[in-house]
Amino acid sequence: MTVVTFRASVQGQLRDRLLDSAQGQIEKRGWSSVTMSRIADEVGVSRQTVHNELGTKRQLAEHLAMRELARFLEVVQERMAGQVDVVDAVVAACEGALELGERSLLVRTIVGSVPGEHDPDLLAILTVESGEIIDTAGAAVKQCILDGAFDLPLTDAEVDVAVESVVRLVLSAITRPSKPPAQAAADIGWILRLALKGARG
Amino acid sequence: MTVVTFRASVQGQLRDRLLDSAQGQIEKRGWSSVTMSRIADEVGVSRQTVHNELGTKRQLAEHLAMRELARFLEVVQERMAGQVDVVDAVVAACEGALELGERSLLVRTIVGSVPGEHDPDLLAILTVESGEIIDTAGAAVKQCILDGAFDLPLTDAEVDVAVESVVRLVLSAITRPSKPPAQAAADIGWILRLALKGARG
DNA sequence: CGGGGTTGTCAAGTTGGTTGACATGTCATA
DNA sequence: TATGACATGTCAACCAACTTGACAACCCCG
Repeated sequence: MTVVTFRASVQGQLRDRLLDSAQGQIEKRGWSSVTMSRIADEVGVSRQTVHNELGTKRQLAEHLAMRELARFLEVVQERMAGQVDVVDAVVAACEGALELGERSLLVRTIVGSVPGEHDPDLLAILTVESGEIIDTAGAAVKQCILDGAFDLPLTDAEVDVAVESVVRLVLSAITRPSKPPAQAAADIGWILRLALKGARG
Repeated sequence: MTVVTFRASVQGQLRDRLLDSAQGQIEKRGWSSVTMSRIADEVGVSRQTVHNELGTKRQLAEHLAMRELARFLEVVQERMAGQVDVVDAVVAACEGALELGERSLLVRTIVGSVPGEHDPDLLAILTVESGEIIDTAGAAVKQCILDGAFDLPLTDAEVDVAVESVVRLVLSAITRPSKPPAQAAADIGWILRLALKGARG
């Protein structure tokens, strides 16, 4: 046997293509014009297969969000790796994520450049129903911190709290940016550094 | 529906990957060490699937040959397109094919650099059992000639004969090269030009 | 209100890869 | 030369996944 069977790789490919199609449609004509049928047609598959693979249209949105999240977490991982100071690592990661948030066509489309032109259904995923996003991102960031073997004056549970807070700040800054990425990241770093100092002193 | 269904594209992909695996094994360790099992393993598929897709090991060799041939014919098509003189077109095509014959790792492996180190089974395909190759290549070349709308003093049947002869000369020069590609191609052009002159006069 | 388009779901049908088995053939080696 | 190891070629039974057709429910437009 091989590491990945042909079947499995095809399955992943199908998933990706379906999501690609949906994402393309979102970026071109908005979420409301995305159709399960059109996705099926574009990919060359039956509508049923789209449902089998992605579930309901609502779940499709969540899949899209999680996939985009994975791209963000990749950047986070890259930026944190090799740093010696936790705060530096976090700041670098935040900056990377915020910059990607500006570049990501999907994110920009969801958040909407013109006020009032949102797709409420999709936007909800990034905001009120972002539980899974926060959990996933939090877990990934924590893993990076563990990998980094930083010297931290915090208990494990306290690390969780701190990480979740940082993630929430970043998510907020992506959905409602108020300063350039570098500045926003620096601000987060400032708070974090103070908190750590407090924990130590 | 789409132009290509997902299923079809996957099928083609499987075929390609199987052939890639076989070709890689040939180039690394020779035809005799190519195993249906190894191909299956490398691609992540069952041995039976390899048989379903490619047939016997012998047929696998033919598939490989035909796929490589397709690459040659692509070059031929490129070189002939846009030429105004038939002979120039043919010479350009021959030169391209001969050069590719020198570069093609598969061809070089089959033909064998060291005398006596051939894989007889594979080699047969390029020589004694090259019927399908000649037919396919001939048809492709003839199509290029028709597309070119050249002014020819030959009947349709005579064109067939001429084309087949050229193809055979090229095939021979690939399996047993005696001069550099440009020279060999020029030689073919010389004969062809004479023949056409004879037909006109 | 009625038609058209979409979603979500189902069951039946088809394609095609998987698995295990077996006969056959070949080669190296004891 | 006998034999074990390995490869090929084929089968049948199995199972996973895509397809097809159909249907109820919903929404929006005219």
